[in-house]
Amino acid sequence: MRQSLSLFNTLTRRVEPVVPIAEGEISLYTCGPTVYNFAHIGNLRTFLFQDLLKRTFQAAGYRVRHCMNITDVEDKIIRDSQADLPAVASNQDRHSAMKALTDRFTAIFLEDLGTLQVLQADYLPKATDYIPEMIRLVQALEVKGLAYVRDGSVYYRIAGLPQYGCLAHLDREGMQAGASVDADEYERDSVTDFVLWKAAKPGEPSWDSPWGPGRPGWHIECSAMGMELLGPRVDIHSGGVDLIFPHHENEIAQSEGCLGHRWVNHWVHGEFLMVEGQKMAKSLGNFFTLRDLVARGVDPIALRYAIQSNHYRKVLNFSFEGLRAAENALKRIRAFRKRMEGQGQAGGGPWAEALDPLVRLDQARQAFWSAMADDLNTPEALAAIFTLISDLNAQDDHVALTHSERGSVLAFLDETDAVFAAWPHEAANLEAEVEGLIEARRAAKAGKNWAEADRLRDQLKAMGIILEDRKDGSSGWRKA
RNA sequence: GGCGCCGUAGCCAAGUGGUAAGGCCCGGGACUGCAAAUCCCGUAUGCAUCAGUUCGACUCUGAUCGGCGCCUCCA
Repeated sequence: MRQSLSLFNTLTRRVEPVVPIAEGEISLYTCGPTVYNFAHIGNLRTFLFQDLLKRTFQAAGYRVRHCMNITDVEDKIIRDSQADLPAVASNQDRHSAMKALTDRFTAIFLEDLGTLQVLQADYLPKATDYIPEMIRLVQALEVKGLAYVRDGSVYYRIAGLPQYGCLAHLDREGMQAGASVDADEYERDSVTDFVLWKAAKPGEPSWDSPWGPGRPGWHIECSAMGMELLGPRVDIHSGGVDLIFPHHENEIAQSEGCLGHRWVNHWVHGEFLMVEGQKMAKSLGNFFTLRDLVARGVDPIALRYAIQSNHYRKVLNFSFEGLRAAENALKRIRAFRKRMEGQGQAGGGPWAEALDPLVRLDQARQAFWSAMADDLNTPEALAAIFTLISDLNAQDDHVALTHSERGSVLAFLDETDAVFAAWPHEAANLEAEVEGLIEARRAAKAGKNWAEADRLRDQLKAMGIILEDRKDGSSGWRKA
């Protein structure tokens, strides 16, 4: 059973159903990182939002073909990687210096995503591996009269594309008012025209091209690699709100100028993140990378939860208080999962408010999916889970759920964890060790040897295990 | 100047023309060898302010105040 999902489309500024181009399959292009430094939590918010998007479609029954680019040639990369090279360095040396930097930060980036349980994309193309494709795209635009050459650089003539501005909802006059002249650029026909191919400047790594040595412009890689790997029509393309203009607007110009038809159906953008009410900035001392937070003892999954418990289209105010709230909320879900994985307590007898747990479960599942289907309304989806937890905890206190009912509840937790990736089933090998220590403590308690019982409890606590005694003398446990 | 967003309890945060989901924190109680977990009770006569439309608005309209984004590199 495939769930139909709707998303806010930046093109139309409306929440619209996502109708796959190919039955049951979603092609997804997400703008990836520029790899010259550690990703900060603002970057990470966007990647987490994209992961949620992808996981939601997967959990809803779609096959997702996901492409995320790695930008490994760009102004800042060149600046940082070439600084120590002599002016006479060869082009080959310049390329290896650049590659050394980008390889290092690509690896770090992917490691960070792994820490946050972000699923890896099916395609992770590096810009530098697609130079020929980019050159061909620029040539195609030239043939169509949409590009022109100036001093070895190639520019896009936006006057040739009527729909230019459709994504950012800008008209040309509005753009001219705010346009500033980049001292870096050569002469263009119009200040709003943008560069497709940059002629090489001294001290820069370059590639040969029909226009002489140079390097690709910023926007061209996404058009070239997106069309190459996902085809001429894409279901969803996403990124941070800051990419709407000019990056995505220019991508549309390049791709649609070349294809002659609509390229991407759904454009989806994630909002920014603030820190303690302020913009994140190194000068304010509120600039955090994942590694900064982990060094402070933050559970990466709590960060994941904190970010995903807010709606992706709202500015998120990151705070350590919020992180603590996230950790505690997660504890509640995980404790509930642990309880459902157990055998059930003795029970307090009949309960007037008792309702068939499977009915409650069904209500929760419906509420969860209708929230997620409505533009990824995660706060409401999580509320459905918490409501179920409260109801079933109360019920289980009175009349223990049956083994089969517990199994159904656990299936729902797995189903929702496939989306949120924050309350997985704990590994079995840890269980065996923990269960052994719990049995020893049970024996100590039976002999009223409280000191030994407490010692064992402390030992488990040191392992990150917290005990929960039950009425019948047995003990449950969960990770701290 | 142009385009757009936001303002709901101590904090975070859904929602909607019909009378305020959920989470965290906090207080009281139950349970427990002590804990932990869990349960029960309590915690916004009110959704920035002021007008208006309506039988009825937090939800629609207008204005005001406050915060923010884009138009330029940026997740």
